[in-house]
Formats: sequence, structure tokens, C-alpha cells
Amino acid sequence: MPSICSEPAEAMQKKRITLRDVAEVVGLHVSTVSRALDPNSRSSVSGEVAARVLAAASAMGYRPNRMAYGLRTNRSMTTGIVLPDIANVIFPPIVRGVESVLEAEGYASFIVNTDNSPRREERLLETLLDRGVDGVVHAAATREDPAALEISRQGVPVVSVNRRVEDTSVPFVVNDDESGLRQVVAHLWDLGHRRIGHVAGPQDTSTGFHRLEAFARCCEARGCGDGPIAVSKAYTREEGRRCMDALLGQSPSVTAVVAANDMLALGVIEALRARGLRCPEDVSVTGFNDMPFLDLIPPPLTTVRIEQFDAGVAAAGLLLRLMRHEEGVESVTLPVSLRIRESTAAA
Amino acid sequence: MPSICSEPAEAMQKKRITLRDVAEVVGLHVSTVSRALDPNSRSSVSGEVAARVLAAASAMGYRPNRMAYGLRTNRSMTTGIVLPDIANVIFPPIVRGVESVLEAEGYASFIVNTDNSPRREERLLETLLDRGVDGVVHAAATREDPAALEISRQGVPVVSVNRRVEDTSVPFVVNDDESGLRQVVAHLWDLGHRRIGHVAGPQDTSTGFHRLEAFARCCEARGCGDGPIAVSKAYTREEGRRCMDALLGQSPSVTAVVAANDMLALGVIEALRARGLRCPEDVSVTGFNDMPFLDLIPPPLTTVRIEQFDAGVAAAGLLLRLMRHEEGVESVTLPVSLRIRESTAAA
DNA sequence: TTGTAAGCGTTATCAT
DNA sequence: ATGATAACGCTTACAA
Repeated sequence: MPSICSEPAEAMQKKRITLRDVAEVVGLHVSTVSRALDPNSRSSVSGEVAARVLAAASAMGYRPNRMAYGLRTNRSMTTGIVLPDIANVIFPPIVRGVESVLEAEGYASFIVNTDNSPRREERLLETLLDRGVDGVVHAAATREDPAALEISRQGVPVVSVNRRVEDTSVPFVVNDDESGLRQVVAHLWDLGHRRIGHVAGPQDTSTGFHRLEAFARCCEARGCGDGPIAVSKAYTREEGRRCMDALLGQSPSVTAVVAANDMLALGVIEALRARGLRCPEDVSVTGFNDMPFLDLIPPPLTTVRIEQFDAGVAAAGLLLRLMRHEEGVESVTLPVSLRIRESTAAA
Repeated sequence: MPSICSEPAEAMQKKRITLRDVAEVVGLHVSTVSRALDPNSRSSVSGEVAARVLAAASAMGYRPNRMAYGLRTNRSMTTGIVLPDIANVIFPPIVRGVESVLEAEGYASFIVNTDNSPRREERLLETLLDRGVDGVVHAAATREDPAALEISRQGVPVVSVNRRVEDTSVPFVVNDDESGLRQVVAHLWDLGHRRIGHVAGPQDTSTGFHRLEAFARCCEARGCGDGPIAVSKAYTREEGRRCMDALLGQSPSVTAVVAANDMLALGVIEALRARGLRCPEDVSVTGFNDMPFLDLIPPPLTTVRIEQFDAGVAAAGLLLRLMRHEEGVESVTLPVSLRIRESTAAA
């Protein structure tokens, strides 16, 4: 098929410049060019050559082929961020925190969304590994997370953030759920509430589980351990509504409800409103997370502030150390603080 | 270093199974195994062999190395989704729409977040291409988007969604901004408003630009073309507040304000409130997008409903056709509808 | 139907 | 300081 010039101006799919192209132009061997281009081995090449190669490469618009690089080195300079729910506004700040440190180190981050499905989680983790990510920040971990444990065991650096896997072989950055719940219950107790209910989070998440545990312990300690509890299946408004309905059916006399997070709390307040009950006049409600947008939604929610961005930063820090095979990477628990607003009032 | 068994049980980094490993086990050549595993060329291998290979591969937990596959075939079965703002809740439904069709076709999607920075956008697009994505769904396109145009020109399949690039070489799925704005202005006019202001979106986005154009045209046609206009630099609450302050300074007599999207509208209402003005009693306000959460924020916002999930589905459909090199991939404009709620009232 | 071998674009290990 | 060469794991003509 002898064609003088078969390129239609349209689809000028100009072939990507490779190392060989650069080598030909500068009249050197590809290996020399490779060395000149790699900051680490640049020292083993003459200054004159380094300069010439660098100039030619940038002039020609050379961009290394990451596939080839990855195949050869088994590194991709890419990390994955696994989110349980892309629509939950507490995660963007975490993502920003993670990216702020990883980008500075030359890593690109790909975000994936499990929609709280373990099957999707497993699939997506596989996908990420197939694409050769060097590490994973996991914000969608469950307490027993076979998929996360498996890849961690295989030697893939994984750090969970916000939630943790009970098996401590996966380092984590979490918020002090226990302390947060203690502060919330103390606050309600001080307001005179003696019949306090709890809309718990999904029990396969560490947050849901530990907040429920802390709630029970605090109430027990104060002698009001008989408050009603409803366990949600997901951190959504819908589940908040459903659980609150169940709670009220079971025990109409509650004067306060501790929700395991803000989303659930919003659902709780909706359920209250649907029954003609008001918050906080009839029932006090608390959340957890202090998510964005809360300031626009009445009543201003009393909640537990967590430092989302900082958690992301910390998680990325751990991941970096893991990826560098450093020793003694310790999990961290970040402090939280109670934000008293208008959804809680005297009993 | 003669070690009988140097593997510490700890770091049992069991080497990844390769095609060769499978080939050895079944006693066949790698090429035969490769053919047996590829549904397309499986026909050229005996049924018995196919079965044996498939069994062995799954028993051994074989997972193909995408890097090698990609290096060889120049395909990665991966697509990128570029978002302008991961914290904006209108994008999750779009992402879900995109994923719903791409996943069914075997593609994994990686989400990246530009934070509205053209520099980040350029960097992230490069990152995605370096990692060998087969196509890009671009929700962060600007009207003149050098980076998007460049990769599109290079032959990378790109579809923009929600926003469009003016240069039509990048196919798009957008909402009918013009119609939406016409409906909004007609609604306000019918309510008796004659002095209508506009808080416009960033003029480097097609949404901001075309909504402003449509606003001006509609007002002109009705003889109230002298309403004040403030142009925002980003679709955020903060910018909404700032622009509304400017608008009121410039022209305190407006009785209605059309915001270019819901985020801006929320800021507008905040600015109003800060001055002791009420919505809708003193000033009517409208938004655009009908984003999630709006139902919880008072007053219920009159806005333009766009079908976010559908837009994602449509965009993914176009992208698939592009990736298959099909002809005649046509951009689409989706219909919108006015949602009249309580943020608008008689003048 | 199966095997052979080349090659995708790199980096790393030699030798020069 | 630079060049030759092998190898990473896979696909795909081509040969048998």
C-alpha cells in the first residue's frame, strides 16, 4: 500500500514522541537519553549531554509512556482514593487533603466510588490494582473488609481514613468517635434529657459500631441505658427517616436523639417534622461530622466537628511512608470537638 | 545469600500470576493461553483447551497485567471523568449516569477534580492520558478549552457534559440553558416583576455565558432590558454573596434576581438576609440545576430542573461511539423544566 | 489448532 | 560517560 502521504489533515493523530525519537534527534542511544531524563541517574551523564537531551525532549514535546514505565518498574506514580458515596459532602475535604500532599510528591490520584456496595468495592480495588496504582486511600472500609485486607496482605500500601478495618494490619486515620459521642451525651444530659435515643450507623462500619458502643456505655454509666436504638443500613437521609419512625413507634417518649452522623440527623428531623413534632422544642437532635451546607439547613445542627481536611493530609502521609517501605507507620486518631447549635434545647 | 526459605510469613507478597505461570501449569504455550482467555479469539482454540485454560486461570487467580496489555494494544479499558468541583452535588448524579453505561461495557472510570483551575485541568488531562485512558468525559470544560481541544485533536475521544466547548470538534451533552432562562424570566414577568437582576456564572463556562445571553435577550424582548448584572468568578455561595452585594449597591430597587445556578442563588439569599431583606417577600430569587439538598434549605428554591443522570448516560453513550470510531456522533441538548417553589412571589 | 517470535516503550545490567 | 542488550507481560502476525 504505497501511499506518499496518507494523513488526512483532519485526523492528524501525530504519533506520540518516544524515547527513541528523542534519541535519534540528539544522536545518542536511548539508554543515554533515559538516564539524562531521570533526575536520579542524571549524574551519570555529561552535563552537556544532559542539557541537550532535556532541550530536545521538551522541544519535541516528549511525554514518557507510563504504561511502559509501569511495566518495567512496577510503579505508576498513581494512587487510588476509594469513596463510599460520592454524593456525601464530607468526603470532598478529605480528598482535597489527600491530594494536597500526594500531588506535591508527584502522585496523581484517581477517585472511585463504591456506592456502599462491597461488591463494587472489591471490583474497584481490583480495577485500581490492575491499573497498577502504587497505593490506596480507603475511605469506604468496612470493619471486616476482606478486599482491603487481601490487597494489604499482598503488599499493596493501603491506608483507611475516617473508617477503620478492625484488623490492624491496615493503618488508619480516624476521628475520636468515642470522645465525640461522650461529649454529645454529656451535653444532652446537662440539658436535662433522661430518655435519649440513638439512630446508629451501619454496624459493618467502624464509625457506626463504635459510636453505638460509646453511646450505650455513656448512657449506662449515667443510669439511662434504656434508651431506644434503631440501626440504619446506610448513612442517608432516607435511612434516618426510617429509623426515626421505628424509634418513635417503639418509644414515643424520647426527648433527644443522637444520630450517628449528620445525614442521618437530617432524616431524623424530617421524620419528626412529618409527625408534627418540632426540633428542638419537642425533640433535641444531634449529628456527627459537621458537614458543609449544614449552616443553611434549619435548625442549625448540634454536631461533632471532625477535621476532614486534616484527616486526608494525615492519611496521605501514612500512605507515603508505606509506599516508601518505611518502618513503624502508626495509625492516628484525631481529636474532635462538640459544636453546640440550635437543634438541642432543654428537655 | 543462600537462604532455604527467605519469605517471612508476614510479607507474603505472593508474586502476581502471569500468563506464563498459567501456561506452564496447563502445559501449553503462552500464546495459546492468551487466545483461550480472549473471548474474541477463543474460537481459534479447541474447546477442550479453552475449558482447561479457563479453569486453571481462575483456579490460580490469574489477573491480566493491564500495563502490559496497554503497552501492547494501546488500550486500557479505562476512562476519565473530569469534574470542576467535587463538592458540587450536581455532579454525583452525572457520574452515576456515566458509570452506569460505561461499566456495562467493561470500562472502569477514574474521577479527577480540577477545582476550576485551568492549570489543574491541563495537568489532570495529561495525567489521564499518560495513564492511557481510552476516553474522557469532561464536565469541567470551558468555552475555549485549549487542553480539551488539544487532546481531542490528537485523536483522544472526549465528550463534554453539562458545559460545552464552543469549538464543536468536542461533542457535548448540555441542557437547554436558553429555554431554562426563558422560562425563568417569563415566570418572574408573570408575577409582575419589572426590575430583574442577574447574577451571571463565570463567562468562561458555556453555562454562564449562554444563560447571561439568554437573560439579556429575554429582558430586552420584554422591554426591561436594563436590569443590573453582576458576573461571578465561580459557581459558589461566596461568589453569590459577593455578586448580590454588588448588585444591590448598584441598583437597590430590584424585585427579583435570576442566579445562573443554585449555588449562586443560595449565596444571593444569604446576602439578602444579611441586609435584613427577605426572600421572596422583598426579593424573588431563582436558581438553575435543581441540585440535591435544595429541599432542606429554606425557602424552597424556584429553579430549573436538569436531568443530571440522563446527561451522564447520554455523554457516556457518545463517548462509547467515539471510542468505537463510529461516524456521525451528534451532540445533544436535553430539555429542562421550570420548578416553581417558594423563593418567587408576586412583585 | 497450536507454537514461534517480534515488539509495544521503558529501565537496568552489563560491557566498553 | 555511553552503548548494547535483556527484560517487564502481553498480543498478534506468521509458520507449522
